[in-house]
Amino acid sequence: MTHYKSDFLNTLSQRGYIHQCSDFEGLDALAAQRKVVSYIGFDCTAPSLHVGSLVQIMLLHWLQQTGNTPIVLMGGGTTRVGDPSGRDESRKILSLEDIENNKHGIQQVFAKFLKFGHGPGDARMTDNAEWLTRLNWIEMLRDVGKHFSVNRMLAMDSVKLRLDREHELSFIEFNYMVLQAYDFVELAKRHGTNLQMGGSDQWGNIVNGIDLGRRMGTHQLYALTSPLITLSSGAKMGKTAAGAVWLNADMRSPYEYWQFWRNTEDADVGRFLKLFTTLPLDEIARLEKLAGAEINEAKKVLANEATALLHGHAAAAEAAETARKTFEEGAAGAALPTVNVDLGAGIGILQALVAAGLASSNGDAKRSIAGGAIKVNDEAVSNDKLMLDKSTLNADGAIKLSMGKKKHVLLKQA
RNA sequence: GGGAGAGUGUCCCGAGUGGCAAAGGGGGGGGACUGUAAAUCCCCUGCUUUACGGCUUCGUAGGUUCGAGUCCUACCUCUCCCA
Repeated sequence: MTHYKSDFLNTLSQRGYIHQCSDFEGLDALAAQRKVVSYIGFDCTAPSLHVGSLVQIMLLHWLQQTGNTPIVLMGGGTTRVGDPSGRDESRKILSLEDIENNKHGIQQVFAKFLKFGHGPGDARMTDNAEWLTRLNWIEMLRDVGKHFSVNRMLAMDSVKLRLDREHELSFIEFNYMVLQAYDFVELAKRHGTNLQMGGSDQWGNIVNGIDLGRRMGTHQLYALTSPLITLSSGAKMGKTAAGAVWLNADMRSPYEYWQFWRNTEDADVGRFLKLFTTLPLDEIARLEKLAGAEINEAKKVLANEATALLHGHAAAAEAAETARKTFEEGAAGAALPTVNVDLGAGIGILQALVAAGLASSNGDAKRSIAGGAIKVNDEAVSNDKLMLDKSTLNADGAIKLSMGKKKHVLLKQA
């Protein structure tokens, strides 16, 4: 493994965060003096970030831990345009209201990973709507547009993909890369930013920013990208049956988040420990050596650490305890998802399953029962007309509804 | 403006052509085997208070027909070629 002078690059490289860099030596020299001011942009396309953005968040985290300055850029402006990278369909254009709401949802999560403030080394947050929405079209064309070669833009992957597949690329999207490049330059001027990081799909956009900076006379800018994290099975990370693994607790509870990590594939455990926890590398090396059933211990550590980073130690411990009770004792832990229903009049099993979110319709619920997937208080159900009422409550005052081995929901009297 | 083509099960890709709740994949869920893993095998993957019943689905709206995803008309959206 390459040795760098800076803690920053050493840490990143040892933990597997580096995919490409525009100039390792130059960046290393800056980082060794703790003079890196780096930003990552997050577009406001959803009310919460999901685990797919976690690598980027961790990049900022390590940047700060190694003495440099992170900047979180909210894409309040760029989201109005829509990044075409890696998509063969246009994003739908979001309303300004949605963007604003999404932004508020996304912002919260950064405080868990970064220390914000106004002192040296403290993280800042800014929003590119601040400058992008004030741009004047003609000025923009003269000052910035003249530096962009359409020939080159057409050759960029994000554009080429659309053209090759004969999918539409609207002019608004075509401009995204110009805005992102401009952001980099603007941040260089405003905050002395000298590095932009991002996922490997952002490489082209970031390098454009470096070019623009040179032409517009900023200090030297750098690019660093992280690899796209896929599961060993090849699937994209962060999508499960129930949708994306959101980071905000109101969209995905700490228990469910813990479960996500607990269910990591064997082959991914070591890599994920490095990327998504802050455990020391020698400790990770030890955990990685566990084989066979013992690797479950490593998965628990991964789940605990990753959950603690996001939701705090208390929530992680509660999730772990609930998992232990539920899976190792077969009981029901307190942090299981809970749904309140009126049991006074009784409720049919089908409706109960739908209410609990374990089935999308009565028909779906019926199929699950026919397939032997459903248990009530750990007893298999074969009758889809079963009624649940207060007499079904177990000793803890709840009805434990299970679908398969992993999904459990507690029903309680409303 | 002229010409050619496309839009299918609301997760995706895709066959289909007068009898269709509509082939096949992928993805997803469940079961078996396990270690809350992977791989493998099996089942399921439109709604509906039983259903060989009813209803809703193939871009939208009409029409022909006993019957339309399939034929006709208009419209919408997208792609390509020419201007």
